[in-house]
Amino acid sequence: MARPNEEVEALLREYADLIEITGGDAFKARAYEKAARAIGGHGADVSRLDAAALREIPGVGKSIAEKVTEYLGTGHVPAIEETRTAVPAGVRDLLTIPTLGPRKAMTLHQELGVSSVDELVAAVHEGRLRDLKGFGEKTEENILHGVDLMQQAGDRILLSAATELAEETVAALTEATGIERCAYAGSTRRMRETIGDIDLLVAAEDSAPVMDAFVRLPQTAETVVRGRKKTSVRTTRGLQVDLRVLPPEAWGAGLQYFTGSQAHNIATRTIAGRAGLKLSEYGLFDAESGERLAAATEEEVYERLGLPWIPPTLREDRGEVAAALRGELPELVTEDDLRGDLHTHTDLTDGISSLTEMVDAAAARGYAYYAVTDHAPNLYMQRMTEEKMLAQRERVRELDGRHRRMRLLHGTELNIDADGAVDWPGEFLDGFDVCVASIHSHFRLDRAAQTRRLIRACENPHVNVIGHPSARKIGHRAPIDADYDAVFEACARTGTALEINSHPDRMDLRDEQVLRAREFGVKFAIDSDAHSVTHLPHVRYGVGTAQRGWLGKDDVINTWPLTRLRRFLRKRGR
DNA sequence: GCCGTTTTCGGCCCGACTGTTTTCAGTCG
Repeated sequence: MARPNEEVEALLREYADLIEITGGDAFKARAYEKAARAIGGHGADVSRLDAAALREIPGVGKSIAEKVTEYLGTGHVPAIEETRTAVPAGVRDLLTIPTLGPRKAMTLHQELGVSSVDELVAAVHEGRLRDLKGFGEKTEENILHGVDLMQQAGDRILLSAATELAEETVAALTEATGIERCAYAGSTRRMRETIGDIDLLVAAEDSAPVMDAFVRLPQTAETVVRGRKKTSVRTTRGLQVDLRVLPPEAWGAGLQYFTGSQAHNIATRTIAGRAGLKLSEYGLFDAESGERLAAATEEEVYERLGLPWIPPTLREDRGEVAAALRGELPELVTEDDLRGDLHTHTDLTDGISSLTEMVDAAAARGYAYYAVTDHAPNLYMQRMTEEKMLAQRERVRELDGRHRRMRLLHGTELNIDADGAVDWPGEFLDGFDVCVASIHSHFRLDRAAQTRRLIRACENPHVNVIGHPSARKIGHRAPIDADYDAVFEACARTGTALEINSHPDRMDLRDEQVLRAREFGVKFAIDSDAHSVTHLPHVRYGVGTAQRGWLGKDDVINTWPLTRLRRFLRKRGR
């Protein structure tokens, strides 16, 4: 079950989409959209708020507060359900295709009777879009490309959603059965950016009560298979969750086996085989005598193989076993190492939380420093001005004394234009403590042009961090095409850090790129890109990516003490 | 539908880009 705030957010977003598709008042749709965002990013649990408290959330008025109360009380909102009957669910799915918005979706539905993504693809192949006004060859191409992008993400879900579901299920199972050991394994534990299904492990002598509790959890929609050792269910959101029950004495071997990856397991089994041992989910055995040599903990299994414990985020057969054998595993950066966040927004631009709310939430995380980096003016919708920025800076300086242990940095997120230039003249940029520069437009330039603009941004003496360097959105927008080796070289040469953006649908840079960039001696910043207080904890996913890229603490500038960080932020030539 | 008043209506994020047009609609950030 999702958090109530997220559930309500999804409901209001759906209504906003439905209003747009049916050609309703665009401002009304935007009002719902805005309220959805505000509730999704609201710090307090909305299910505990009464109508009056709901109305204190910006963007929530009488009507929306009533609908939310109604929904939380009864699970139904007649007004929304009524609109729902007018638009098949598949039509709304069309909006998830990039370049397809509400107008085109409705045209497709009304003129061609298209009511699902599959039907749309079929209609394109049958050439049925040709006759529609406003649809041409390029539109067809864009639709097919968009669908392709979505299908590459496939049925996989984002790491954040998988982690939340896995943690909730572990907690619910533990509470329901009183079992001692329950954990999630698989790609969620390895922190891959998307997850196909969730693997849960339980140590218990008697599996029946655990299986019973599992199939009765509220998030279980249907049971796929049910056995003594393994049960699989599909959740209300269509995700498969596998539960394996192991004898307690085999916990470590089971955890090791089900965490994978498959390639890592092959590598460890090969080592076992060479040593006359046999490794399975039940333990590490002597191949000849069948005697069990290790099984209770992962550490013990690895140790008996002659290896140190290998962190799950490294278990991808990317050389971790060889490194472990040489005793050269990296000491990975952890979430606790982070001393601050260098890319965050407030409601001065497109954030939801106010400056003080963000600052207080950052201080509560124990940060030693915190940068506020609202959007610069070339992202026109944000209507940023020098005056607003200077006023914010004044406010940031005032607030700097608010939390004794945390210093505030005033920064901005600049826009890298097609030529690699950024907003504002150098004299104005001089006034910032930190500048992130990101690509927000011109995603389709060719490789040479993208490479050039990124390198030019690195060479700008004011740019400290390249934000979300590939500009991809998982399942939605392909990464830009650039010669990243050349970009990494430029970063290392100019003292520009690359961001590991932790926003769950960005996860940018991605792990392989981090691994590669590290070889060039690049430094990184693990940032939340938070637009709300609830986004600050997303850095855990960025840390996962950093670990998958083999980064240690020293590679990440926001683990450094402030004095060292400040030195880095004063780039050469500035 | 929300908000903030010059309190009960009138404005609400607005400019760029794309692909379709032949002067602009739709989508995006």
